[in-house]
Amino acid sequence: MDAIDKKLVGYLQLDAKKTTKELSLKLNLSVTAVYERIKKLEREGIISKYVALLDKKKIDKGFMVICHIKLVQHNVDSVTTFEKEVVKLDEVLECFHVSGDYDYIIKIYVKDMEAYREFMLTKLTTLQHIGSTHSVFMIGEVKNETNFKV
Amino acid sequence: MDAIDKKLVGYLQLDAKKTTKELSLKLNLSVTAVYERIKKLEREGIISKYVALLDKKKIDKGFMVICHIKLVQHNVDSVTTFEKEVVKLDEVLECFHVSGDYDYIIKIYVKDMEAYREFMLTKLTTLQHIGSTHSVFMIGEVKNETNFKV
DNA sequence: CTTGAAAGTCGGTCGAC
DNA sequence: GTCGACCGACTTTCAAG
Repeated sequence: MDAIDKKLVGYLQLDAKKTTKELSLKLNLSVTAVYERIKKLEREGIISKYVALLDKKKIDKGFMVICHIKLVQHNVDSVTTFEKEVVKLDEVLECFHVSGDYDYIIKIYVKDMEAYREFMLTKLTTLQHIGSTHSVFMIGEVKNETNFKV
Repeated sequence: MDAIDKKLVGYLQLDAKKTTKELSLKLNLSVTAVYERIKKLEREGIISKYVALLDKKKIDKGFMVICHIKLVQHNVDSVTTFEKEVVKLDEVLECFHVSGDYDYIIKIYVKDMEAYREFMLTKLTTLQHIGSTHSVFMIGEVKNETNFKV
């Protein structure tokens, strides 16, 4: 990864549909050179995938909740079964095992508070080994990006 | 958004590079029909952008910290200046204004603990109006997706 | 919605430097 | 590493049913 590669992934993180021609102009390279660099980055797994991002509000997922979860126990069985079950939940886009006062932080996207209540009662609290949950509601999204400064 | 559109955005959220031909086979539609549907979804802003995702570890951003922040005051000036400054920080990919015991939750990606210490001292704690911070460190990534079930 | 055809562009491979 | 040229595959638009 030289300086050109860093610029390149910078552009692709913002717009994956940029053509090699457009990129070649921005980077002052030939299209082939850009092409080879992109393929190298894909081969090495630095670029892992290309995805479409949706407008959360327009698909009724504008209500975000961050939920802190404690397990009752912390043995391997509790942890693995909890993790296996939580990844299945469509409303949960992120789940991190963390240090501190609780064990997991999960990020939930639903339509509104009513949908969240429904999610809590029918899905989250039915998970095994859960000790306690603490919900933090999003009031406003200040920043939410997928692109790293590299 | 009918059932076909939902399937379509489902595919595109997983792989933005899928050709209209591939999609037409999966959806049992003509290439033209798929093309028109995608353009409509883009026009309506349901599909907001196409991006490349990177492997965090391979670009030295494998160390994630979630930081809870309290401001000293909660007037408009404190809030807006804090928000303006925090969005400028490259290490901060997400920042949410939240309800509860603290005001903001921010997600920070850096290389390691040393880099986080550096970030804390030289960037985060120099922000104006910050009252207190509480860092939660990621031990493991159980789930981290960008695609909604729609 | 469909098919088919057209035009232009792009991705991907090549040989050469 | 770089480049220009090539060709097949793609996107995009159109007409007609």
